[in-house]
Amino acid sequence: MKIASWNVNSLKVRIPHLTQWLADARPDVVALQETKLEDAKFPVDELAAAGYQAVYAGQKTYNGVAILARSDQGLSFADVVTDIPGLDDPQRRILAATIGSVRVVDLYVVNGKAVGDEKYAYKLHWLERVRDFLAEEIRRHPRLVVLGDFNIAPDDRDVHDPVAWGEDILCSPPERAALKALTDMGLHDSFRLFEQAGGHFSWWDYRQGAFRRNNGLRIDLILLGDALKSSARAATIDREPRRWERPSDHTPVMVELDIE
DNA sequence: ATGGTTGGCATCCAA
Repeated sequence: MKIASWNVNSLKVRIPHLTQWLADARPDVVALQETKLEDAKFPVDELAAAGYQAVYAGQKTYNGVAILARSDQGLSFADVVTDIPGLDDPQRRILAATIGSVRVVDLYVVNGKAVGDEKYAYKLHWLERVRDFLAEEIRRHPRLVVLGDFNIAPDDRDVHDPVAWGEDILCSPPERAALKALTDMGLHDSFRLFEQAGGHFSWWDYRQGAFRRNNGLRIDLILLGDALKSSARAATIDREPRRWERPSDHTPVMVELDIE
């Protein structure tokens, strides 16, 4: 089973890229972030034509998450959750579904703008609530995959210039501690099961030729619960779509699991 | 220190 994550930065604009990439990579499950679409405008028909069914939780202009599953695998979505229980939040940033034998939680983590900003406080609070939610999810569903745009670079290997970034947004110790609280629950960064070197990134700013110079961050992650860790066969970052014309600023990440 | 690029939507906010 191949499971992928991609922040598409507007699904409306990126549908040609997404359908091309689905045809190339043929993932079984794909978590999307920043769809920026109301549910009524979700491109159900285009994705069905590409061979994928979808669940989605969107809003106008901002945020928005979706999970796709290959139609020909006989997979269906069960126990869909679009909100953290008890958290009244209009921002569409979380979507969970059971697909086959795997529980999938798609996250579009708050960016936070800058350390000390009110959005930063919201980010840390949101991550606390996500941690509590995931503690319950992993208890109910040991075969748990938590993936998405985490807007946190786990450590300095995941930052092109750690001195310049320092303890700024996406790299600050409280953000990294919030991510570590998730990995400490037995949610393993799949990429680091296979690669220890730095310099592998999933996001590059649109400005200043950042992609060409590989000035990026690795902030798109696929975390695997203990019960799935030994099933992992590969974890990859596909830089190809970032080279295409009018790309998302993020590129897809994928894990291959040795399960049906 | 500042600004640069993109998307959505309306000429500003978010990333």
